[in-house]
Amino acid sequence: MNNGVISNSVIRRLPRYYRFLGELKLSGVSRISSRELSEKMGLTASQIRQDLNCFGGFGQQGYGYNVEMLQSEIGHILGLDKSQSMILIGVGNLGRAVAQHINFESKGFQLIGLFDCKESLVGQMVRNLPIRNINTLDEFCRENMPKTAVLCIPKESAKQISEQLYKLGVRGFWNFSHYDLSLDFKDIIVENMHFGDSLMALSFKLNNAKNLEL
Amino acid sequence: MNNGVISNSVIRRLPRYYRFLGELKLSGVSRISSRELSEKMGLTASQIRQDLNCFGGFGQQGYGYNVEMLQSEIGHILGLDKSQSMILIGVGNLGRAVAQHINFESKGFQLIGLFDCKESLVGQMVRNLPIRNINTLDEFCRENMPKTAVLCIPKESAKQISEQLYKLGVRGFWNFSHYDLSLDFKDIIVENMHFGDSLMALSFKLNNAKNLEL
DNA sequence: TAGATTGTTAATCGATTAACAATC
DNA sequence: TAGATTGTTAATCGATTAACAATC
Repeated sequence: MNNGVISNSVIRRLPRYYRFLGELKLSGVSRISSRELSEKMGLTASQIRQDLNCFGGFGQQGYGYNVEMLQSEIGHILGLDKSQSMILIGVGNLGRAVAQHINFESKGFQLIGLFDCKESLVGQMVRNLPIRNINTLDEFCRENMPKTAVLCIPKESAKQISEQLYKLGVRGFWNFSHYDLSLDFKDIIVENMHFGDSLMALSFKLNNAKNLEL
Repeated sequence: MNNGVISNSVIRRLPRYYRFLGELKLSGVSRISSRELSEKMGLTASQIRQDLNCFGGFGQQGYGYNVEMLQSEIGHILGLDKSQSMILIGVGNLGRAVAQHINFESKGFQLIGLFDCKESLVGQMVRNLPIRNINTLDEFCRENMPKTAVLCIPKESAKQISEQLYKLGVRGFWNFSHYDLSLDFKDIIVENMHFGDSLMALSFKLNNAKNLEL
């Protein structure tokens, strides 16, 4: 049980296990061994068994793992059966796409509010939610008490907005802005989606790949 | 020089160095020591010096690092001064937002083509580029030889499209689809932007955070 | 020169892999 | 029971941190 602390490496693999098990379930596979799964996922069997045993023994010696049961256990570990309320700040190109594209419900969240500072957007409906004026944020949060927020705002406004949200009790941030929130507050949880960083990493890898026929 | 191989951990930190140095430059800072930078970024000074020394000695004993020079060196290491041609497949909500939102030029790429299978989108202009019919993909690629592609398509079509692109010579993928490309081909470079995985990781962290006032 | 800070080697820490006894 | 595969401990590997001599 690693003293209750789960390493970041393990956390990042959990959603992938969940996805692969879901596909196996769909294709009618009901049991799988760590070795078979490792081949499908490009990992070692050892690693899979180590990862799972951070949370308990879900398998059976001589048999392997029950696909449906294991997927549902991992879903539970990830908290996908929760429904934490979440608001989204910044309904530009990106924010709109995130609001429309993401299945929040199946990931443990519920999107309950959209905010933007641009008057022309206020009142528009996106995914059955009205875009609200950012100056109604305090009021909305005091009423609805969301604990998590998606930030789709430019990095210039990220510091100010995140401070405001922090004061309103928001502690979980899904951060699409190129600003490092985690440096300002210690007691928050941040997941970064840094498009630019990812594209730069792709550039680096392309430029440094050996035996890549380009 | 680590035998020429740069670890993934280092690669992921490079864009962040680049960003921080850019901000320092903007705020008029011309020199910085590894210790100062480490405090700003929440790293150790040791780590910064180790990372940089994978690529050479950019500092000066007793002085530190020249901000502008170091940023430009890292930009060069990342290949941001390149201009690799890139196409984008799937101009739905997400693809459109990516096309409009990302500054490809400053990240070492040039977006030269947009493709979708939906007739109603074909011909529309996005970012001064016409959306092309996916059935003209072969022709376009044979003419323009892009080596990289952004995939903003549902996972159902990811396997087929990636095989087609691979045959056309594409070897770098910026992958927004929930499909694991790297399992099908060995000699490609993939950067994944898995929204769902990230949101699930956020869910896990929120549900497992101790001393988080929620 | 003296002080500061790098580049680099050595020590530590953590994550992955291998091995195997337990057990279905 | 025999075969298979887990759960778990031990060994290895790699990444981070600490230390310090080199040097500006």
